[in-house]
Amino acid sequence: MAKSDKDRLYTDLKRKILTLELEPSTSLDETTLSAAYGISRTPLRDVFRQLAGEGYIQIRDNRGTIVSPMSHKTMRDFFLTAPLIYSAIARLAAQNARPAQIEELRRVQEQFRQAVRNGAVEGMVFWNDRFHFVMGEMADNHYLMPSLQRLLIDHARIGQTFWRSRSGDMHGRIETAADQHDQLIEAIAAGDEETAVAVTLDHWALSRDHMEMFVRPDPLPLTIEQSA
Amino acid sequence: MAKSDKDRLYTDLKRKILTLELEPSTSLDETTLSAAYGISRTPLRDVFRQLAGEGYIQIRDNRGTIVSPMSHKTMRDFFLTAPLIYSAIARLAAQNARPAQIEELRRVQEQFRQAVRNGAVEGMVFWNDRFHFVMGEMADNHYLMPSLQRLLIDHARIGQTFWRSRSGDMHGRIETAADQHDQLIEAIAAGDEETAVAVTLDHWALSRDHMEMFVRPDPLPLTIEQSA
DNA sequence: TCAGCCAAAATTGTGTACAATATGTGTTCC
DNA sequence: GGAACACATATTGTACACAATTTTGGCTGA
Repeated sequence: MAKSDKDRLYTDLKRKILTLELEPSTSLDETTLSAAYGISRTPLRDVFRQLAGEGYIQIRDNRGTIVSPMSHKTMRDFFLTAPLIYSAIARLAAQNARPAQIEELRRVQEQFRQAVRNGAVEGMVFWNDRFHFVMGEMADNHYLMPSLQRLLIDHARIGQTFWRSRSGDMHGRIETAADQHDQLIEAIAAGDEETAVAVTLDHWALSRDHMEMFVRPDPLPLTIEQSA
Repeated sequence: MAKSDKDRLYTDLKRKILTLELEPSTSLDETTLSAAYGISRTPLRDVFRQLAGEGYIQIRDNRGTIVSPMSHKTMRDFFLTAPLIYSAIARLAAQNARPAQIEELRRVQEQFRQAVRNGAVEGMVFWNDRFHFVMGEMADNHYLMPSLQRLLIDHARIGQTFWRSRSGDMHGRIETAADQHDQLIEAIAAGDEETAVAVTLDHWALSRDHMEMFVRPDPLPLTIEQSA
């Protein structure tokens, strides 16, 4: 069962939006895209509606479609909401995860580790997103999933700076993040809710600190210094 | 600016699903519906995609569209998740509500009271839903809204029994619910987060108890008794 | 009787032409 | 020179015909 062009478009757009290859507020032209993927505008618009429902893009009546924008408010809401949802997901994942899902999570984590080894930023963004998405599936809660998905979209986009950064002990931080993934897998496999929640909050704090630094960077030095 | 047929279809379907006029798992026929509303299948499918994104219906590839089903698991997840989201929404609403929104909430509450006075079940379901939706708007949090919307869909559907019931002191309970709405408005207007959360949890407990009774009704009497 | 299969019917998915709406540009008039 | 209008252009929305897929009903053969 080969993937249809429609599926390719769907997957590609998602990836490009998560990796910022398509930046927030970029407008998406129906004609161009449908030509590029060899499908007509009708199924293309289906894909648009789907992605809009999941929060990746916004369709404005008679005024075209854009990649979901990011604003100061977006960030604020993000930092406000993520801990609540993430910890609920972690708890439920520990309660409900099924063996097959745990295997899936291990596989995803292996891909993530590999991306880290290769310094492949796109891969890190993608597989980290996927890791948390699979945790969402484990939680198996129809009501929380849509919130989680929207958080993950912006987590990938805001967190971009985390994975790309070359400064300081960034490599160490990425290693820490990867280790926390392993701890999460073990906590979930053991059905240990409290540990799962605790690690999740640590994991969150790690990327949050860096993301905040991006929003409010350290000021430029006041005096010129010799660089190492 | 007259509402288009497309908008009418959208609004009608939502209302019919919330009031159970369209029961869970009912299949929706594209041809019939598009004829009934005088639009072609293309915009109708747009509406379907939209409603699917909001959780009202489910589109299954090549296998038609159905009203979102309800199962035992749905209920379980619902009772598990609602307090978390509802209290977060209440807190944020108290923090962020704007005067115009508070006026809007009062107007909705007036409609709700009126439905209660008239014993209009559909009206109660509709305006109660609307009341909590407006609170969601006040909370103004892009990440929580989709979860709230899904909860509200099933709250309206499961809670149907609450408003319809004629037994016992149901009327008193409905009055209590309406009073709690007023308390919520005042707490929000005063920016009193803690009260807003507390009233929300009471409000929740009230309908929850009744909904649980519906799921697990009191057993039939073991002996035949003379009825009053 | 019933499982498996095939053809017919019904339903969903796609391509394309056309209609409606928004956007951009040039002209006119003050 | 600038605002406002009208027209031309580009883009989005809709209808409809046709293609693809699923479902149904009946048929055959064990």
